[in-house]
Amino acid sequence: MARDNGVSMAVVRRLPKYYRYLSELLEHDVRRISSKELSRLTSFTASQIRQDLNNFGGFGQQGYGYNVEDLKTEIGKILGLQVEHKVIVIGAGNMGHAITNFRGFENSGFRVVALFDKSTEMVGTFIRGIEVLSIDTLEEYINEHRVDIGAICTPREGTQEIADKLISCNIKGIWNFAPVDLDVPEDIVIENVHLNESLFTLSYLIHEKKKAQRKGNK
Amino acid sequence: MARDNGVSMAVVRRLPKYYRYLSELLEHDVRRISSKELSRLTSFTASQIRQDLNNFGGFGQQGYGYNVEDLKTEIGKILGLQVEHKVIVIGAGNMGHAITNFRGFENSGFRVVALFDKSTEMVGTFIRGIEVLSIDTLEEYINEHRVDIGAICTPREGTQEIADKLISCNIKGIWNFAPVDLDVPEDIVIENVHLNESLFTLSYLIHEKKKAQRKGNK
DNA sequence: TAGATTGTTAATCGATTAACAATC
DNA sequence: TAGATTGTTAATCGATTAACAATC
Repeated sequence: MARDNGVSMAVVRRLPKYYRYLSELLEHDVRRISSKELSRLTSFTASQIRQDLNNFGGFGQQGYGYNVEDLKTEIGKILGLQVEHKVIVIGAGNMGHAITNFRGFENSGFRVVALFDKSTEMVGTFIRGIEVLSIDTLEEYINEHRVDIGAICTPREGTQEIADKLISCNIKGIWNFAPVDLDVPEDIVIENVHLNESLFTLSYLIHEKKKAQRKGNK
Repeated sequence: MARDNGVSMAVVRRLPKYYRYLSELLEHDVRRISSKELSRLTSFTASQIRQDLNNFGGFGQQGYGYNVEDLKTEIGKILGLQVEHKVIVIGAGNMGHAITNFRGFENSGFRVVALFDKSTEMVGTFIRGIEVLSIDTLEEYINEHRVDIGAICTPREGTQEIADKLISCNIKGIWNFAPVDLDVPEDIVIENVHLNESLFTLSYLIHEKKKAQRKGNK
């Protein structure tokens, strides 16, 4: 997974966690934090935290640490959270509902602007005040409105076709919840949430632990 | 993230993907596959695939490759999918609904046996034929029934308290959807699905790509 | 000034890739 | 047997950790 600029994906995937803890600190009116304290919260090492942040600039101050508010703002900028993201949700089933109501969109500039479904029963209903539109009007909609992100919440069948439509309409990013690896051109960003893989990993770890405990009891 | 036995988490997290592709191959009546072909499907290198599998045993045959059905069975065993997992869902909101109806449970031995919610309006309703019980009866339920996995689908507030209850009742694993890092003892396995982190990573990548394209156009 | 903590270089560790002998 | 492909060792690459000079 090569990155365009020099920053590795390992670093990038830690940024949201920094952002989350900085937000919480700010909520509790904490003004400054050292890499050592952040280490305790995040369980990344202090050294790693300083390395990570210095990929993007020197946000700290020797002898003091980091200003929580400033650092949060900076990481927010790095994550692209200063601009609004318009999101459409494809598939108005259970997962589509959950994503449409996703609390994490709040206060981060994400906004669900439309939902799509192929079921004639769903079309015309409202979720969180947003009307469910027919999947047949997907391309028409994107071409007439700005859309940044498409969240695919459909069953695995036909997922690639939907992705292809999104791509043809120049969507920028796809948040994919279907258990499929989508084939997308280089300039489209795709982020998978493969719940089955997460669940199976959990299952693996449970059984590993059980085995280890049996061994330990001998 | 140290593992008990020698297998690294990097390897473990690739296993479900192997399992998924082997299942698909089997559905299409493909009998054998080489590491080279699996590489094309998964986009892991053939060398990596052979290394990964050999952490658990020599499942292949020189000059032939791997038997799809056998390999699927073996990886299923490694993932612990040969035994049934009883799952309870805590939080009967949108995400709780989505998880209860999660298709990935099917054919993998996972079964949602109960749902819990604190809202008196939800309690007594049915989701997929499963009654929503009061959160107050959570411990009572677990002590009277076997439960393997607790899926936490509540808002972030109070998540740790729910985890503590699950732990006190000797649950084995927690599938956590709340944007919180739970504090759990060593013998409990926790798997987080942090959608906010996934979303923010997507946002980062979109903006990186945009920047790279601006640069390219100069 | 003395103490604290960053930014950054160097050392270590772990994961991935390459290569090839073994063997079906 | 010849060809294919694994299992496995060695080489490379990348990420994490340690150390410390710079400096607030």
